Amino acid sequence: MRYSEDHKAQTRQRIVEEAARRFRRDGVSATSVPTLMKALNLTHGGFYAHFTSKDELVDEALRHCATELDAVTPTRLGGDQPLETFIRRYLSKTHRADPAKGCVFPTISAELGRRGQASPVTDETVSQRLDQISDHIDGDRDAALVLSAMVGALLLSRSVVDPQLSDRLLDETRASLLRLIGAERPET
Amino acid sequence: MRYSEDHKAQTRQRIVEEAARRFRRDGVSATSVPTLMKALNLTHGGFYAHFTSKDELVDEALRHCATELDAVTPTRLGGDQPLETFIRRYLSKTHRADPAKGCVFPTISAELGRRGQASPVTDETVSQRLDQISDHIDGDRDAALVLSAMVGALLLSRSVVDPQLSDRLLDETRASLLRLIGAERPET
DNA sequence: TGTACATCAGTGAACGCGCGTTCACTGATGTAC
DNA sequence: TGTACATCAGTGAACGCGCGTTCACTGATGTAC
Repeated sequence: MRYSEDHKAQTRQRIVEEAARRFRRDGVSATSVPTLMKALNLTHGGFYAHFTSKDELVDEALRHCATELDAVTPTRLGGDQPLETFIRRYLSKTHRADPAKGCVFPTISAELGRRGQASPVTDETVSQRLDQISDHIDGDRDAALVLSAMVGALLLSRSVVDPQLSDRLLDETRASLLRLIGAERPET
Repeated sequence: MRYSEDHKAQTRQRIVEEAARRFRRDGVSATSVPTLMKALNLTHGGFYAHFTSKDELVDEALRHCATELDAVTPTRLGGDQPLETFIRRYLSKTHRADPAKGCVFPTISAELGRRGQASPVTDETVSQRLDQISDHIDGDRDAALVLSAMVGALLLSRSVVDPQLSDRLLDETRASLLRLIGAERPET
């Protein structure tokens, strides 16, 4: 079957988006090509009309994660969004509940760090985030602390079983960070 | 072959220790039973004389990671060790370079968070770390921030390819944390 | 002390399974006439 | 406009592989006599 002009590009995009979701939700190695394609009502063989290997998809999906802007659980700072809002959204229960739509770092960084040579996507993204935070903070010395704390707190809050402990990690880290950047009202 | 009294217990211990190392270095799912046993000069079949399943080993190995005290890259606060020393060691290049001997959280938390029901080991360990940090800090409100930042910084510093960026994450986070807890001299 | 036997940690072939990838194929649509 | 043909995104059986696990087995040592 021959398809309309941009049909192939559309399918490729659907694969990338579904992969970006699943890599964050289930992990890269736990997401198989056959399962991924089945989720899109395609068969696994067709995958290789779009990508030469699963590794190529991993790169592309990471790129997608890095560039996507999600209004609900933003993974980067928008130009007009104050740092306080960013921190509140990043360390929210919404973000914790839905890794598939959230920041890549807490979900697949460990896995990427182990790959032979990681894609430079991670480096770029980390640098960007640091710069964005620096721009919104006084003295800019604490950018790495802010980023690390957000990533660590989200990771730990998802690893823990007890909901109270999970909430505590999120709430205390958020409160400390807001205090640190000098945000006033400590509301939830 | 029949072996001396505690031979079996010793072998079991060797398996647990090697697994604890490899789970942190390579990840849980990337560590196979056959490979693990081969590393100990044993065959895979013998594994099931010690454990009923790989999952049982995962539990045991996590317990091992949680209780072990490592002088080089300590993952917990000793009674006499000041918080400053702990932070310096945790965010050191030595710790970054050797995940196999280091803290579990940056390496396999993401993987554990995805397992059906995670073992309660993680919860206990996180609680303990938080309490230990609280005991060594004024006001104790920042324990979650300190733990999260250490875990996040180590994770990110290992995920990144560029050595300069990796160092920056470690160094800046360390400096910020030491400033936060009121440690004087900002030496490396 | 010397012999016969029981034990059981460890062996290695074999199982069913899902993985990443290949490949001969199909068949609806776009193009040429 | 109608027909013949080329295209190529997607199909699904098949590949070799390593996984977690099972199981009949071996054989050095401890125990019984």
